[in-house]
Amino acid sequence: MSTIQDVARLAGVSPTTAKRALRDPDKLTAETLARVQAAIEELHYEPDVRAGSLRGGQSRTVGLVVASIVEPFFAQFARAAARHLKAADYTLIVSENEYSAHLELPELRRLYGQRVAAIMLRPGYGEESREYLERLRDRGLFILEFDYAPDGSDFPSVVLDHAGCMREAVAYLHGLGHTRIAALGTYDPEVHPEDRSRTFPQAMRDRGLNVPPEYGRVVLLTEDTAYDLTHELLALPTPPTALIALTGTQAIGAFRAIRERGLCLPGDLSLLTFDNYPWTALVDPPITVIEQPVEAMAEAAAHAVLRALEGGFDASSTTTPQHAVFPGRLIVRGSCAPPRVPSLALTL
Amino acid sequence: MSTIQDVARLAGVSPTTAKRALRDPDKLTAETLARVQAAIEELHYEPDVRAGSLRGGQSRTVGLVVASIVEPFFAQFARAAARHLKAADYTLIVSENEYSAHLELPELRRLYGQRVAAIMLRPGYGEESREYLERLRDRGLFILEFDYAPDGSDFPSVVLDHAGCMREAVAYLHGLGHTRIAALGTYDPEVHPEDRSRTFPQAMRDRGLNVPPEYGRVVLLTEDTAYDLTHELLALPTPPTALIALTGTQAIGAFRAIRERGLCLPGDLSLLTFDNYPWTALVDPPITVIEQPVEAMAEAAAHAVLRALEGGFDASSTTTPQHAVFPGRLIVRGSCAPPRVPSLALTL
DNA sequence: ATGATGAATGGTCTCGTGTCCATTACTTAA
DNA sequence: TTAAGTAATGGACACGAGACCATTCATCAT
Repeated sequence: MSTIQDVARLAGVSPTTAKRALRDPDKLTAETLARVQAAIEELHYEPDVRAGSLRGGQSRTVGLVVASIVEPFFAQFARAAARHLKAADYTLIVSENEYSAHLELPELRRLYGQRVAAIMLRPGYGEESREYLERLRDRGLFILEFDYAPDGSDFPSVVLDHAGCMREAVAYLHGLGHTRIAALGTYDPEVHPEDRSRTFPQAMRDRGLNVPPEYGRVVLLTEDTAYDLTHELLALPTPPTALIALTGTQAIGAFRAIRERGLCLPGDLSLLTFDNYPWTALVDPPITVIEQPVEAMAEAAAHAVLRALEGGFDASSTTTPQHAVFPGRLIVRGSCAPPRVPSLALTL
Repeated sequence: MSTIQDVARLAGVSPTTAKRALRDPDKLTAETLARVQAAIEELHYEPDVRAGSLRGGQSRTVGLVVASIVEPFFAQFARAAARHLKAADYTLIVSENEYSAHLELPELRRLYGQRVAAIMLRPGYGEESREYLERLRDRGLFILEFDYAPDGSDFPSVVLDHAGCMREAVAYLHGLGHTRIAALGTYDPEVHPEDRSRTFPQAMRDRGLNVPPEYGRVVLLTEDTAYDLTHELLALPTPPTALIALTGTQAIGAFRAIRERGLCLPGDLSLLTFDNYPWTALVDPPITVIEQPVEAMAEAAAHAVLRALEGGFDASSTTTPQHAVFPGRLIVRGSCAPPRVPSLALTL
């Protein structure tokens, strides 16, 4: 555990000089530089970033709070963001909130304990951590929200065009002839204030369609709830003819339930999901999906963080909007088709 | 950005007393305690863990190096390990090496720069980082390898019983009548010293089978290489009748290639893969897999770390072996069946 | 009344690095 | 020769918390 002091002693110079060999080597005589470098080599000295950052107040560290690292969307986001931040010599610390502001609060505390310079956050549902986030901002942390930006939040954000994607999904299904469409999750300001389910009813209205109240179910974005919900919806007297899964993980649960009920895609039912995960192209039929530009979103988020942290002059507002919205892409595969004729559907 | 000093000043006590309100409140008068707590509350004071750990040399931080965070096995491992470490108030810092010791070295450097107390490592292939790891151990870091332990490595490890699983896989396929079995990757001491492909030939020999040299291909554990390799193997004059994918990600590539060639599972070909990912049960036919006890392995790894870090008395050697090996579990689904009779197989 | 005991609190130093300013030696122009 | 300037180097301090020892004060037994 050698320090710069040890290096200095070995090289016969002062600690200040020794450190300059690392930070601005031009300032040193070639001879001195060589001596210090030899000492660094011999002791295998490597700076302790904690000590260095203690002074400035912030460490070269960025926190990333995702809902679930097991969800490939977030894993990809984490990977891409880490790559960009790493290039600027920042270290990413990842933690999970499981879509809950309640579980998020201790995670934020931990990150602040490490004095991260910024936090990239997929906000959990709830208000518990709102005040704390604002306090962090007041203390100079750059806070960025991604994937979901709560109503009224004024943090910069990077999100998918959820409303646009939902419109496109509904338009596509309606175009095929579907009118009884259900989303796997219903908006609820308290429990499930999620953007895709929030914008779904409006997307339906835009096409002159309405969502039967019995299709409404407030659920979290997990495989199991999607599984249960799909079973419930399909057991209804007038079941939907098309299902929209809000995440790739939900799609797994929905797919399982559909299989179990002995229904055929797309003959008996159409299924469309967000997230273009590899497996969606592998099942039979391959599933029609809305792909998110994950890499691009992560890059935008990382760059926003770097701009805020590095660039002193606030070019932020001119170069990139505070709230970046990315378009999704509908990839038509085989899981959607025109619905059965009404009379037949009723006999289900 | 308030410090313990600020708290002390506001409460009218010394910094030492103020801190005691957090660390051992019993030592304080009720009145003093209340005053300090009020000050902490008012200033929203939260300790800076960097400063605290500067003294002790190590931070309450553990590094985790995985091959790829997008691979669900590693994501699950990271999640479970983080949960256990969090309970003991450690923070996990995750980074990736993409199966390469070359890319791993800078990651280890970064982790050491943060003065992590321990590192849980899925070693990348190659020798580049070996020396560095040993130096880290000499400096007091606890190093643990998981998923793969290089030949001759004497770090504690937590791995799957790769050899046993391979034996079970081969035995199962052989029991169905297969003799021409290929693994999606061939052992190579330099490029691909991976345990599953390494133990595959021995598993074959144990059953009196041999691996034709033309089945040999040194590849990395990615979807694309598995895809290419599957195509190559199936284009052979005498193609294998059963394929073993070494990871869930490989299985995706293999499945794609099999589909593209218009082959039917399990009629034309049997497929078996490591990793029980959700999608493997969803495709048609559902894929027979070998499941890893990910949670248990992550827990074992995390506890080994905690024992090394916390427990001063070295109960480590008695309670748990230095090298923990976990059994896999064969889950038979629908992707394996007896092979076509030889005459038919030759006409492919 | 005195000394011992122990609880409550404070002072000081340390960790490893970065920043700022001081010092030295050496060069250049007047 | 001297003043000014510059390149190379060193010293002191700050950052925020923990560890350790010192101090104060009240209590109690002798």
